[in-house]
Amino acid sequence: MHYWLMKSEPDEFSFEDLQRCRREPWTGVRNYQARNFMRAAELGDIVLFYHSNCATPGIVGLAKISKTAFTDPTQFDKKSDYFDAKSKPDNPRWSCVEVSFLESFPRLVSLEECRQSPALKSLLILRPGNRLSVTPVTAQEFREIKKLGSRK
DNA sequence: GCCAACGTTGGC
DNA sequence: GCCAACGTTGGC
Repeated sequence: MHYWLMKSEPDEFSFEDLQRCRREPWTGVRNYQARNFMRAAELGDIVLFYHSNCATPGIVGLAKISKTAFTDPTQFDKKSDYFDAKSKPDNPRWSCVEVSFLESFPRLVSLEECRQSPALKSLLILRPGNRLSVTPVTAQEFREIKKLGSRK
């Protein structure tokens, strides 16, 4: 069992969007490290859903991995923003996973709040310049974030 | 909109 | 294989 933090810009795809459609293929990741994390994800792994590039960035709720890594079809779609001419169908470069809605936090756990919490000191998204859209989270970090998100 | 911190690209 | 130039991410 692993825990992952996945970023999404709410203008592109928000947690509310996931709540509405219940499940979504996590396509468009074009970074090798993030791709490798997705390939390591297992069925039932917990996903912390993070809103980036918005007024108050932070973790808004939980999802789970409902389908392990498979070929990201957008890399072969010429009309897609994520089209990759260098990726060959017989050796695809990019993978995606499917994530499913689990639960919405009663309150947002903001990035600022994570920074304040001693228990979250080592959280990868707090590292300067971290731009990975998929990062691993430890069980301890997960418990702390869940606690913060459940607090009234 | 600014800009720091990256990752990627491509010439050599 | 080095590294400068460039593009992107994402907080602020």
